Amino acid sequence: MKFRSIKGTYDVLPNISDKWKNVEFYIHQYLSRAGYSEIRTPIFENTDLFKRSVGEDSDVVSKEMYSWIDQGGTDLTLKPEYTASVVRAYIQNNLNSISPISKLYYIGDLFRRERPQKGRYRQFRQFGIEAIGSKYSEQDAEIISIAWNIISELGIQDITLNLNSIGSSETRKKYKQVLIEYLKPNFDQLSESSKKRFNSNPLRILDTKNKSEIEILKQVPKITEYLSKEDEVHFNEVQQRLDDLNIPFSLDTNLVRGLDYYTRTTFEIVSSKLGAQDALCGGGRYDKLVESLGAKSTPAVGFAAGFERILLAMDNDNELVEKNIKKIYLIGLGDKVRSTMTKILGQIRNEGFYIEFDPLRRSIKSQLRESNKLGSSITIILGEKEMEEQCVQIKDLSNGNQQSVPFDSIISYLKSLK
RNA sequence: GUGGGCGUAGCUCAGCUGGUUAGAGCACCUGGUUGUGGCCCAGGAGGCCGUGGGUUCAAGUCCCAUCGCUCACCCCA
Repeated sequence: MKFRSIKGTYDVLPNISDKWKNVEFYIHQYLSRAGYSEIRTPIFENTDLFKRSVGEDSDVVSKEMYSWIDQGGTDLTLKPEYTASVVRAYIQNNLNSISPISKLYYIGDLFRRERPQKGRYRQFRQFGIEAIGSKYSEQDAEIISIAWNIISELGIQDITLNLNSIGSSETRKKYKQVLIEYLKPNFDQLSESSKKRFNSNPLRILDTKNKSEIEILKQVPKITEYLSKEDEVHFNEVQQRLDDLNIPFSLDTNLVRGLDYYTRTTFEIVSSKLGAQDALCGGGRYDKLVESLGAKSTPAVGFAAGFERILLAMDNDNELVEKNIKKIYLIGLGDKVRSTMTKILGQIRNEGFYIEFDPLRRSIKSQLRESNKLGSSITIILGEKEMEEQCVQIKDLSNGNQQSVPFDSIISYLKSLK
């Protein structure tokens, strides 16, 4: 085969595109009801935007971005994540002047050049929300509860919410020293990547999956013990609000998100039904990001969730599928009926019915088989006999009953069936 | 970037220790009904057995290389 889709990309074929559509429809609906408005930003941005926000040392920026220099010499990158782009749009369009709180959501495609595996692709789809403007715990809890509720209401079971606070930057500065002191005696036993992070970003060593490192980290002091007074109050309030909302969570003091901009609250929702890539959703608070992108300091919190993983975790029989549509199939037989058939098709379709016809001029047998295969409930037959009598045969496929209906009462007859 | 598994019909897969014209189920098409679906029956179409090389009288089967897919490491949604 000469051409294939690029590694890590895939085609959404007709047999599952409805499922995608339904999930997206549900998300739009849920978030609108919660007072969030959709924002769409360009699929590519200046490369520096991501370097500045996500962090130059992060894996995403250092080795996974699709970047190129365009003909004008500008360094561009396909979005590897959405938050930086949303915050850029927020600043550029002065959304803070419209309201002190911006509640935004997005659905879109992102790109990272990683080795694909189950639940991970090079072009992948996320939805997420960003609430920019509030520093209070109710906002954290709402974000988390929305993620939790959407995922569970899509019928995904066996999910766990992991929660942590990594404090303010001052807290982390203090804790980093503690961590470095703790790890120093074991430095030689750390993995290559952890050794590199030892100086640049020791916090990231915490969420290692390396068994010997997990062993080393068993007695590690918890970051939550080093939270400042304010951080601690905030974290306790977030937990209280989650209790208020009946959202179950478990504390995971090693949960450190991989993107540099997080502060205080971090969380993720994982599913036991997926493989190694088990995070359906990840997010947290990022109080310093707006400021670091050049605007007035503004607190914010949000999450991002992966569509592919959600669809993988969903049971195949999704209840969101639209049912009880009365499908009509129009059969035309012979050259003499073409014009009339086309007119009838147009009239019925304009009345809002779900109707299609056979564009292959096949035999009546083939067309009826097709009609049956498509799950039509009604088939309309127009042949030369009917032309002479100025009528059509309307057949109920569920019981085989057939009735002759004059041209001018087709619509009213169909309506009477509803 | 590293490692494991797998590449045979559109899909899911058989093909035993190498042995003649490579199979099944599903899906597709046609017919069984001069114009009536499903179920059933009959028939049909569809394969450089991923690609290249090697061993052999003989390769889908063994060896090497290569490409692709997939899972995992790393990291993330």
